[in-house]
Amino acid sequence: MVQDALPADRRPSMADVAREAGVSGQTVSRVVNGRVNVDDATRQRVLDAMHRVGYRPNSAARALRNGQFHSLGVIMSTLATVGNSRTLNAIASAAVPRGYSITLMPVGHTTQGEVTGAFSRLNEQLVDGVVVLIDEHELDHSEIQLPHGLPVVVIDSNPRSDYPMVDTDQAQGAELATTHLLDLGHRTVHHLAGPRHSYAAEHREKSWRATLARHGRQVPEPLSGDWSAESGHTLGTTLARNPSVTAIFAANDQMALGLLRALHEHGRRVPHDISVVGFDDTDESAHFWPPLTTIRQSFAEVGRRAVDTLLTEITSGAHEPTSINVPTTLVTRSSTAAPPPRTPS
Amino acid sequence: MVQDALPADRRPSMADVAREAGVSGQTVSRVVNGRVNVDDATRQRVLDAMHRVGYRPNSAARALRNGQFHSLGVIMSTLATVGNSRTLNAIASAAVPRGYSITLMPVGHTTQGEVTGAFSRLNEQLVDGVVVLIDEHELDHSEIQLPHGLPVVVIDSNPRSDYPMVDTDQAQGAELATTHLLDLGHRTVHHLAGPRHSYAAEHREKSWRATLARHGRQVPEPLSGDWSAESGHTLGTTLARNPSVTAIFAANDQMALGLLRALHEHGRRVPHDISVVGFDDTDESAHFWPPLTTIRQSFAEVGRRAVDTLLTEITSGAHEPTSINVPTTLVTRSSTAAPPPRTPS
DNA sequence: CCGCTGCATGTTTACGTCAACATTGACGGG
DNA sequence: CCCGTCAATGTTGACGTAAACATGCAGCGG
Repeated sequence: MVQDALPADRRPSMADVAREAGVSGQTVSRVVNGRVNVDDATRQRVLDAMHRVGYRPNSAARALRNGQFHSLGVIMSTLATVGNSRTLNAIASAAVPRGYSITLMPVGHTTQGEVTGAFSRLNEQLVDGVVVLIDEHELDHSEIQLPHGLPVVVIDSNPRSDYPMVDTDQAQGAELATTHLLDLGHRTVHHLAGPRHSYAAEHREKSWRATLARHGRQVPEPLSGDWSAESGHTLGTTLARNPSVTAIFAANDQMALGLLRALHEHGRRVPHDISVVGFDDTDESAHFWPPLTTIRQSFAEVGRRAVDTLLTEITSGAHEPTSINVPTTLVTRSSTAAPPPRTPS
Repeated sequence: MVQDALPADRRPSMADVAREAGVSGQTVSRVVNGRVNVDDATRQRVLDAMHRVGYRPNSAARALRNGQFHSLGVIMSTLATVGNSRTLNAIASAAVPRGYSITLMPVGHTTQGEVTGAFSRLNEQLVDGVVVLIDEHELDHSEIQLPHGLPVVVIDSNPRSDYPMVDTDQAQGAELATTHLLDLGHRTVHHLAGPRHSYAAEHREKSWRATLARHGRQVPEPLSGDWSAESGHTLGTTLARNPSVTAIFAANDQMALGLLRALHEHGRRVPHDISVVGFDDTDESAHFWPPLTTIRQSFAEVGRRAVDTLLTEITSGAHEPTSINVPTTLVTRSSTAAPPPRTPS
């Protein structure tokens, strides 16, 4: 009972379904794509045949035919930071209901060559557009060879970019954090900054600086970490040893965690002796000890807006470098309080 | 100076390069794919032409032609847990150097319909194989309609699966944790378990139970959380109120964090009054307060092995349901110690 | 009952790439 | 100087799909 002479490992194609159902390939195509103008009986016959032969559309052919992959590339440096991970999640959640899947394109070290390489691979790699999630200055002065005509949206990066941008309002968030501490009565606020090559870190630091200046406060030298709890701990140790410090704004929650540990190790009580504010509002930060007051940024909103922007670009063809800022909110928990009464010297 | 009559927005194809270089399309193809038997002068001419017209290969056509996408799908329920996020990262890091990119396919709630839906979308979505990263029992008793002939590897799931599996050795890890606490002198170990529908959670719990039994200890009723710090805190509150508890094994670090908070809130000192062991060895857990003793699992190794297995399956066509277990190690930090001396009643 | 309308369905073709096969011409041994 | 060899390059066709166009047929107004 030989079925046919086909190589057994070939996936069934439209032609196979058509033969099985006794119709033309075109009719199968119409059924698959839900076109009208197909008789109900025929449609059912085709559906049955599809099921019987185990047909699934070949999207390579489909993509070739109509020039669309229904997939978005996300080019990112690392999944290790909570922020990137949550943003990616948000992008995926926004893209999937719109019928797009996500293709990851991680780049190790952000040297110019690597990013460009990733882009060309991405361009080969079946995507209709790209979300750039690389928060690095390097992207800036490189003459990055973006594939011509590939829609791009940038999250959290180069302020002088020619591409549409979506970002959390870093400046507003940092101001919120700093003002909160000032309002509590602290004379000034120290800053545990993010890495120097990060735009997000730069914006947060600048805004912290500006807020202090606006209130006429002294601006202490910030310490730069790398977003990791480890760096927060190392740098936090320095801060913990400085008795004049009463308030610290950490550039993210992970560094705040390391900072809290350093503070505990040196017997500085939080918030009694020192207040700490983080940035991100990680799921975990409510359970730090003490629970962390922090700036909540809406990763979901950023992801959604980025996908929306990109999809508009893709479908309309237009690409005006718009710029969207998503505001943050202050989440007050137990790591901040009024400063201790001044010890009379 | 009209160049030609092409629609301006069409991406240049091989034919365009061929025309520009004055060769046939086939020669361009040979150059692109680095074949030998091309004269150096010709090769250079083609390379120049490619650059001039901004040519980039169309991988839809390429994929259609040779039936390979050079992309792996990852179907996962959520990116929110640290474990999933790190595993994904590991998979991506393993796949990229081998010339494969990663296509994400998140599924919201793991109802059977949803997973199947995701699979069919995945199959449409230009992948050569799939890594299943759904740690749910539902996958089990569903007659999941896996696309026929699509290579699959499962991470961390169904023990009676027909697919190759790669997983952290949950049992060995849980035994390590439990034994460590017992060796410290604790009479028994309480367990903050993961969700009931999770295989990983189930394995850890079973092994914890078995280890206690083997030592002839009483097995207290475990409490089930959902991997989140929040659930660790809620359940931890119950544990904190129970004065007989001296040692707790939490099924992951996030829950351990919530647990630590609950213990602090109730004035139970860690490790003086109560010892805590986690599972995962998150980057953060070294900075919990106190720094967490935990079981380190090698996400990188799991990801690498999964990709290797899948790639073997893809290239060889074979698919024996192999099973790989990646061992864990105990990382001793400051959250464990000998139990407090028994108070004479 | 003729011819027009419009729906259901079939046929052709192009999308971009690359393997298989075909062609061309240079070179060298006999 | 003829022919075989081999390197460089060209030509054809197929992958699976879907748009554009073609066909056939039922129903209906006049």
